[in-house]
Amino acid sequence: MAKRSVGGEIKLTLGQYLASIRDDRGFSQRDVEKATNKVVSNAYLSQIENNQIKRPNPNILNSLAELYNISYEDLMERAGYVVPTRSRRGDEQRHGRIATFAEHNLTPEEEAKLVEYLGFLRSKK
Amino acid sequence: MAKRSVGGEIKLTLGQYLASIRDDRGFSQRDVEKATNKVVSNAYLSQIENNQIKRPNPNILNSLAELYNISYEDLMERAGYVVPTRSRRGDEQRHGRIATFAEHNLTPEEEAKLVEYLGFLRSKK
DNA sequence: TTTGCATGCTTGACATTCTAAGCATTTTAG
DNA sequence: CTAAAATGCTTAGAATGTCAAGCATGCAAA
Repeated sequence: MAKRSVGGEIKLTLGQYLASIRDDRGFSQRDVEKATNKVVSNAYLSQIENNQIKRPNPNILNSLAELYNISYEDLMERAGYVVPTRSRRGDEQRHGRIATFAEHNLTPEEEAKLVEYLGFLRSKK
Repeated sequence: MAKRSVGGEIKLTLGQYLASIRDDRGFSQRDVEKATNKVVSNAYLSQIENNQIKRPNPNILNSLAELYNISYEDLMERAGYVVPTRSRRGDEQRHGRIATFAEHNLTPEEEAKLVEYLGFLRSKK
């Protein structure tokens, strides 16, 4: 069960946190399994809550976040993943060059062919 | 290099994308290993680029994103992870990724040839 | 040519995630 | 009370990620 540390400064483990939320929501582990369409099995959830899994797949964390209505980013952080920061997003564009194809709405197929063609262009020195 | 499926669909894989960026940056796989302080070994990078790894750990993707100066979120998405959404919303199934060629430091010549090639691709539709 | 090195790649070993199946205890129904 | 269901948990093993070591090729200098 979730350890109670209301207002405590000790950081909860990912497992403790998830268990406390589930408890609050009144879900059983099997409820979660069903609600997530087996994305999270009850057995696996038990392992997560008991800290036997260091880093569950982000997509699993996302399923739990949606079901519990909590922050996916927060879960990622608690699991030890670097979280994308909005403020820093897009820095890659600061090399000044205009994103030539940004407005072309390339389909993935076109994108692939163009990259292939660029590789060809550059390969012939 | 682009993978062709039976249906004729072509899509840039995570590996192809990462390889093309590394090529653009002029790094060898061992350069990356050194620059990331062994967070990404050359052997592993090779496997990633050859699509032998379905989902590299997000933290590895983040190291590559920082080294290449590209978007971590974009890499997460290409790797099949759900990306935290804080304000981006409502854009259904559009090809929501960052324009690939914003990252390739195209010369004007390359840009011209790619635009021409894109026109060719679209003309025969 | 030969030597040496840079580069990309492969392999074998190990670590971890994740699933399938089932166990132990408690709770609920009859 | 007993039987069944619910709940949390364990475990074996498959699947996958990751690394150290080494192989093969290409290339450039001697």
